[in-house]
Amino acid sequence: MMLLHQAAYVLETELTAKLAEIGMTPRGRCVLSSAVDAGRTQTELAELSNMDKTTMVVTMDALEKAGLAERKLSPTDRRARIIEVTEAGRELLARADRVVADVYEDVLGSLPEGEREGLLGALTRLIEGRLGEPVECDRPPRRRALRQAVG
Amino acid sequence: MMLLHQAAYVLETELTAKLAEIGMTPRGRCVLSSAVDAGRTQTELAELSNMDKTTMVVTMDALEKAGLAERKLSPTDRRARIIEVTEAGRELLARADRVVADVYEDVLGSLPEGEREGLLGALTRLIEGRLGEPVECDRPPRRRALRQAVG
DNA sequence: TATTGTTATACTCTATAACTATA
DNA sequence: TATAGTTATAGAGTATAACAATA
Repeated sequence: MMLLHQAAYVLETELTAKLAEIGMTPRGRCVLSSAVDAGRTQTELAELSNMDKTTMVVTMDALEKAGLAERKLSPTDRRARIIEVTEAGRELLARADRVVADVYEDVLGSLPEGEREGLLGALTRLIEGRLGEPVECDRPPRRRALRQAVG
Repeated sequence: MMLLHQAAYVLETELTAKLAEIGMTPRGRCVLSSAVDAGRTQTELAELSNMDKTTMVVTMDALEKAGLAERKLSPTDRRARIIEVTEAGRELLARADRVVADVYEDVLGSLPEGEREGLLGALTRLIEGRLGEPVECDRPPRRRALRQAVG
């Protein structure tokens, strides 16, 4: 099962590097995906990505500075900010999605068809079964939440 | 392929939590494994685990404080310290290895035999092929090196 | 001059607590 | 009283730079 770690590690490194080349991060992509055409507030987006609201502030600061998303005042709650993805944000998100899809396709394409299906089948079974839920953890390691991983 | 991340993430969380229950960390286990009966110096161990020598100092401080390993003066180089794993260290390492092996066995055991072999075969092919080498990365993410991952 | 291990320091990333302004 | 977002701050984790002792 060390194999599993190594494969995931190398794949994540490659995806993060390729996203960085076009000026995107896995977290930024995650937030933009949840925000586009959704009319969600910062707090809602933070919950969707399992990040603290203060981490969301930092993330939004970066996205706004990069011109990829904007904070708009909510018409119904003057405390809240609705996050809107800009046209530039949409375009970059589309490019990022293509980058990720291309890598996945390339990786899976390197396997013979039978093995490819076997891999996906086994992983699906694990996710739906034995590895479905993270175990309880008193002091969880300080790392990105799964939802923010490149995917 | 998001499946791959999720499976690795959940598995790593479980292993880290179970190691913590017995007072072990993935990094500590990695260093102890490389050190036991090997007569290696701190720098050699740091290189084997792909960590900075200053990170190794911190790691050894913890292992020594916990009574799991000791710094001995090298008989041939008065600058160097040979790391020796204590009896307590050996015992805890053995327990840790058993914890990890049990989890792996349990996870793989949750798959029907055909899928199990398919999974291992596909992962092996990826590691030896498309996902063999991490891509070059200007500013690599600040995270544990693969070698220190639980395995 | 180069290397081992150490210390001091800085940087990244993330979260907790306290605050402002609303609700 | 509670909530959205912000700021200030703290902590974990890791690395870089400078240093002392030794090669």
